[in-house]
Amino acid sequence: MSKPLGKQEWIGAGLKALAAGGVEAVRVEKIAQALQITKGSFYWHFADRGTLLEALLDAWKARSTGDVIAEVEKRGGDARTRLRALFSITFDSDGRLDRAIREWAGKDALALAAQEQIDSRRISYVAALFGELGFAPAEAKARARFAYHALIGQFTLASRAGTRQKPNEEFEAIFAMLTRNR
Amino acid sequence: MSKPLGKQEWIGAGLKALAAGGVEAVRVEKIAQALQITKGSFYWHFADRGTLLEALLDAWKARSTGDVIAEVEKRGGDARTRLRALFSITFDSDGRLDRAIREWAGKDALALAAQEQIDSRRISYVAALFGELGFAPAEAKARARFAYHALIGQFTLASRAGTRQKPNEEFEAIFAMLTRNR
DNA sequence: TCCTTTCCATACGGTATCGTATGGAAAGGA
DNA sequence: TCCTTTCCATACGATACCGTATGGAAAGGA
Repeated sequence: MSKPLGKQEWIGAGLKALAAGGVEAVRVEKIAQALQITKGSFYWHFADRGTLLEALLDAWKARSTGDVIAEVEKRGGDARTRLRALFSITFDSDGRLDRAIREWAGKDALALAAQEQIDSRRISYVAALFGELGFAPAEAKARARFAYHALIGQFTLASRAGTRQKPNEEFEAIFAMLTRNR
Repeated sequence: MSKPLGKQEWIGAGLKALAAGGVEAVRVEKIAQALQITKGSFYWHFADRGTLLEALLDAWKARSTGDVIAEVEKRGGDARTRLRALFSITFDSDGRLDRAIREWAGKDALALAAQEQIDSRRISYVAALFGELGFAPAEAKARARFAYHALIGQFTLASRAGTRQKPNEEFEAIFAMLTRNR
């Protein structure tokens, strides 16, 4: 064997499958095939498919929260800049992983918990940014929810091949509308 | 036999399954079980599973467009009233069917086409309503897209058991924000 | 060298579905 | 009555996955 795989490789391939085809596409035999290895390896590292799914959720949570917000803060800039950075980082290139998790959350309690956790953190952070822009707490929170919902909706509607319609423009429009009448 | 079933019964049960568990849950043997009948009937009325799926898409399109907007217009009222009526009718009780289709659209070209068709019609209609409220065409369209995205986002985030958070309040907030600075 | 641990290949048994094949029952003519 | 059409039951063959069982190869001690 050239280099024995560990859980990480399986999780990585699992995330790819998840982003590409949703939870239903996360099949141990398929992933094994993608990794050019056999199930034998999988069941050595994981108890069963469910365990992999949990690991995928954890991996997503890890890469979707703390790190992201910290990274945004590190980059600095005004509220607008950070808001934009948040979304561009948070949603991976095309938002597929997020979509897949959201879809998954409709059927699984664990996924739902993970998603709600992430959503609420993001919204709180966005609310703080609006606060920095001069909005009163309640108004900031309302606008944050609004902005977040609109972004989610935009991704939900547009993030598929062939439909992509300049998400930046959409973002700018939303931002302009939400920061207008302070 | 008490009353031989037709395609309609299968489509109805199919829509239920679709709304409840997504495309993946639309299984001919499962639906047959729900209808308390056997596959024999299914394959008499339909060529295969794919044919049923197409029929489901058509059924959804039919109940999601023409009829809805016409119904809203029939009810009358001001723009705000109609806007509210549009969403309450358009999304069935909890928006599950819409969600399922949207999810499906991420993997299937036919579903994607159907969904885009419906979305664009709804957005155009909403834009018209904003126009009636006094916004210039471009602005009306922008706000319409915004409102629609936010609603979709809101449904996407909130339409699951346990998370329901007064969609009406959310709607009112969105509406208020979007009609404020004319 | 011999044993143990780590990691993976292979072969099985089991379930869920799909789509097909085939036969039968009910109902309506001819 | 006999034939035909409509609609459904049942049995099959085939595929995709799951999780288990078992054996072997590589590597590192002892």
